Amino acid sequence: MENKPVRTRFAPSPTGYLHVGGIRTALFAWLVARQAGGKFILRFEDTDKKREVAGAREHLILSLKSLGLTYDEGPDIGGPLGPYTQSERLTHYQTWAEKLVAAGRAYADPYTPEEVEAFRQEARTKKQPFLFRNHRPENPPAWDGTKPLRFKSDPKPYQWHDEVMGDLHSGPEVIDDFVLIKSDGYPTYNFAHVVDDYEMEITHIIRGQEFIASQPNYLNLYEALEIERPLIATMPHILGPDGKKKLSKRDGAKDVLDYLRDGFLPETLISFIATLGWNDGTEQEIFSREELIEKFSLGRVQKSGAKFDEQRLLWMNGVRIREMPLGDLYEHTKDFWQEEAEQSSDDYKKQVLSLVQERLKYFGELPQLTQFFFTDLPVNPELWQTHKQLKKLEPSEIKSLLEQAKATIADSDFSTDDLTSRLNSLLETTGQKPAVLFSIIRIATTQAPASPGLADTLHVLGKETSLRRIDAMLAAL
RNA sequence: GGCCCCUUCGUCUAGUGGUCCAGGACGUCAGGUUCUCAUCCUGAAGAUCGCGGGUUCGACUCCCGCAGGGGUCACCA
Repeated sequence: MENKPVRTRFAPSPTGYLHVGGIRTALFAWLVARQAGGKFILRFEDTDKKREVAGAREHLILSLKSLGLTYDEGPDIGGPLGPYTQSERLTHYQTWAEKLVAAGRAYADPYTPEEVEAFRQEARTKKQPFLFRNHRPENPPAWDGTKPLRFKSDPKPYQWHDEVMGDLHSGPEVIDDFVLIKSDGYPTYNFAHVVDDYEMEITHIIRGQEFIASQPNYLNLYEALEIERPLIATMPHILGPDGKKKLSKRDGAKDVLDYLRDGFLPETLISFIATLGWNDGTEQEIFSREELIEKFSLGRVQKSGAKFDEQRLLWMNGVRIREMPLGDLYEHTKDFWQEEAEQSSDDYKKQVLSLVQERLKYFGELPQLTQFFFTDLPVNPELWQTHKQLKKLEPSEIKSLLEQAKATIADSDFSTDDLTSRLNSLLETTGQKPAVLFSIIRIATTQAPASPGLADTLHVLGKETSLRRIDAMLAAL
């Protein structure tokens, strides 16, 4: 373990998409590798043919790439210690399995699945944990590949260090004769990952909490295989909305790619997921990718699970959007404008964007925020009839004020400054409060319940559109 | 049921014996910023630190017990 180059891995099974819980394991492994200047490896654990989902591999790869979690070795790009797909490594497992058989540390399981199930049921009715080794056969048949190969365990207590959980321990009662190679010839996760991590020279195993209970079995296997084990770091689960059970696809956990499609920035997702259970000990709330690489440490990862809070994600993304230079921001919004906006110039859209930048939380809400900049909305009487100042006025008064507004605006060059000063002097000549006068003009020109500041909005809308909409409103009053 | 892990404001968290009758952030509420929405600023409410015992001059911090929650006990990962 002395000064080996750091190599971490993310080893999903291609059974579906990645939600925030899954991506976090990947993120932390990636951070550990990048921080140490080591390698981050992707490995597909496809030893369960039944659960495999078509297209999942591409989807997983896309998810990692979209978030910028680049890997140095993997199924699609290869590497010196491949292949990186378990189904292509069957001979490796075979070799190690034979070694165990030869050493008397593995044996063929002679029972039928039904018989094993009966043992299991028996244990369950007795409310006892199921241990296969209680049924370990006296004279097992030779292993010919048609029966599962089981590990002949050596039950003993263990204590070990976990980079996140601290010092853990267990008794001999949790050690069992688990299956190494299934009757279909594929290895189990329990066996395959140990072999692969060793052969791929992995230095840190970073995985979810569900593996903590089987860790002693792995420790036992490392001994039988006579290989050194990597460092272990067990991540707490991210909890679903109920705050109890771990986040799962069944409960509607979203695909991380969906967040990207909704218009959340990859940087936000990275920062948000990292700080869900990790902080650097200061009061910093948002971290850039570079800061995370620099400051992350497994030792400061929370031991308890954390609930996923979308409100916080929304806030964080809003902060990032507001900080972003307009040009960069515009690049990111390319796919999110409404259809009608396609006819508008980049320059016009940039102006619109700068007006909504501070109220944008994610790009998916761009159309609803900017709709009136691109289309004339129908006159909506409800807007002034429910307005708490305007509803007290007669339509004739509104009409009169709007006509005066139209007159002064018509003479404007439509620069923001000129519009501002004209609107201000109109306030004086009419003796009206902004709440009344500005609201009338704003409603007339946008027909929207909310919009950016009036002068800015008029300036971007332009003279022609502004006057046309005022006329439409006048006609409706 | 056995074993293992976890437990600070609604949420994410700071906190490693005294500086904590517990700090920050999100959210909420109130006020301010020439109209709306948002931003920004200010302020407020919000955790007897799961409970009960110890140890100590002193405990959120150490020890013991309990409770609650979670994980696991597959030829799934």
